[in-house]
Amino acid sequence: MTTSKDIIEWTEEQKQEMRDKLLAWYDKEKRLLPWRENKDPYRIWVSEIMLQQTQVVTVIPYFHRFMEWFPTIKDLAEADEDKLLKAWEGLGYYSRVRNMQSAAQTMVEKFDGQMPNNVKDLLSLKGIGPYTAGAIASIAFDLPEPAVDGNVMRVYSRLFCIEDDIADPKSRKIFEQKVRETISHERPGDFNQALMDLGATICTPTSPKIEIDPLRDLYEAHKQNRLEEFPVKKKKVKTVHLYYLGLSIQNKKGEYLLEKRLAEGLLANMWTFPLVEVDKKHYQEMEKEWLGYQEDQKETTLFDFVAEDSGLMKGAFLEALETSQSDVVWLKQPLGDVKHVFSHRKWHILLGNGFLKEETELMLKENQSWVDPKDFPNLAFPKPQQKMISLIEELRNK
DNA sequence: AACACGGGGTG
DNA sequence: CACCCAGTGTT
Repeated sequence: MTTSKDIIEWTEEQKQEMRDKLLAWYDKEKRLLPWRENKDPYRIWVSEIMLQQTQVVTVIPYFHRFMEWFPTIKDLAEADEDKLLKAWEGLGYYSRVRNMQSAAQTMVEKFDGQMPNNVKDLLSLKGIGPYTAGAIASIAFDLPEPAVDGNVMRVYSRLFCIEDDIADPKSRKIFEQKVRETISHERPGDFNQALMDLGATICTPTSPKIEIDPLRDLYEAHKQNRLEEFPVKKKKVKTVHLYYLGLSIQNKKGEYLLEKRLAEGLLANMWTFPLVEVDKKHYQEMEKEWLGYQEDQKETTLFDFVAEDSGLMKGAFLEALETSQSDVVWLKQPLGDVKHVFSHRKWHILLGNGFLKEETELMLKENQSWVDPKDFPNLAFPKPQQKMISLIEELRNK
């Protein structure tokens, strides 16, 4: 293990050479991005939160819409949560936008509705950690603060052969130290953004374009022919598999039964079709029956089919509707399956389609509603639920 | 220190 | 399909 003592030290001349080469490259190649049009701290903040774990091309349309919907910190502080989630729909890590609203409210209460202009106050805000505080401080306020993200760790680990595990939070300080030693005091914001652009486009994780890299002669890892050994990163944890039956249930008006998810945890407060968890064994049995059914494409309804066998899907429908009236739903057909990989788990969903026969005495749960599909665009659905909607629309178009 | 938290890309 | 990309908050 390399410790900070073992890491190569550059002379002042080498540091100056690195700054000059990096900034010259940035002046020529910098990407023209909407949040680079000016130094408005609010726009910088929004872009930096969106860019966490998310690529630039994905962020651009979200950024424009967000600034339209919430033009000021005050607008964000007062926004309706459903609209907030809709603004973030599909971006992932939805706590980011909830934390932003909390921070906006703090700014209205404590900072005169402005972004604070120093690292200490920035760090006191929800959702702003060491990286984002450094990014805002340097880009919006010209402070020579490090903003160490994955790109920066990749570039510096290759420059200095830093062998510390970048997944370990302890390592961040080593990289921050090296950035402090090298950062341009004249143009700290450009310096940090140049590092991130370089990591994103040239000094990439695989197949780095070393021949066109403005820092190509400075990488110690390259001198040692070990460029792609860096950065050092330990293995990620294995994903957990979860199995569900997904339920598309329509009433006579053509509305669908939807549920709002719990206020905490995965995909909090977002909308979903009812999901009933089943164990792997039952899921696989069901999947097998399902495929047999789809191959047949006979007159038989899934209701008949399931009723004769496990009754699992029917039971799930009854559970979702909180009723024991066994003839309340007529299961028309299977819609297909949806698979979705999260960072730490994988969902397997078999989606069934049912029609409600009687609805008068039916009690919905607190978090359930009948929703006209015309209103789907107004609700925030996570990706797996968007995939389910696609299956439903396929069926409607047949 | 370990885990929770989405979604996208490449080969 | 396997594999890569990773900041912040909570416990």
